[in-house]
Amino acid sequence: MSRFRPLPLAFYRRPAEAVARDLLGRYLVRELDGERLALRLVEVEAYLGRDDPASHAFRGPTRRNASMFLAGGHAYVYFVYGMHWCVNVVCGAEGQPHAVLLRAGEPVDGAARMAELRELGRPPRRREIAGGPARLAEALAIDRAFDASTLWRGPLRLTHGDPVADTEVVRGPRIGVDYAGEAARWPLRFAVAASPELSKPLRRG
DNA sequence: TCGACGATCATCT
DNA sequence: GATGATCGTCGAG
Repeated sequence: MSRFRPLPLAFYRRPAEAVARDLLGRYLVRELDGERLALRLVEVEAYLGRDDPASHAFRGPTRRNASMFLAGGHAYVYFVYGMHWCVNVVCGAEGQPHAVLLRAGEPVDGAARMAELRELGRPPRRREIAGGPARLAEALAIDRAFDASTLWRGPLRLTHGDPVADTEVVRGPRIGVDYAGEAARWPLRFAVAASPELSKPLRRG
């Protein structure tokens, strides 16, 4: 099935804003214990590296953000609030720390296993499986072990999926980056308008 | 349905 | 020593 063919390296070697838009509808695929878990990406955010006060790379390289400086096509996985993991797709050329935060996805394969991994202790509502960056990471059992991993091959991959038309895409300000001043309002959050599984509502405009 | 709040710790200053 | 690219719960409406 061509939907599960990995995206080519050239896909990632562009500025984060372009990659973010094109990631909508693609599949994030995780091989776990011989089972395929797949999410259709419906919400992402672009972070523009050294030019972006909201980016973890704004102040240059540190131990935490080192993988952002790898060539596009790697993962940047970080730990926040003492308990959550979040997954980014590194973009651009090596040394250009652009990245796209994966904020929400709809289960395509392995929804039951994802629900277990979320450990909610009750049947999850749809958006509770992967409707949020930390939920998405937990649903696919992604943690520090995937930081700096390759996304074009290996147990965590990005594949062609079902690309979405411009008419289905909405954009708006990024979530949770008020500390970044004016940059918090840059419209770098992209979502599939029709999806019921966004981390937060995002209206057209 | 919504807003407030606490949990919890690696990383950076 | 301060702080987060968050989430789940709780109480009010």
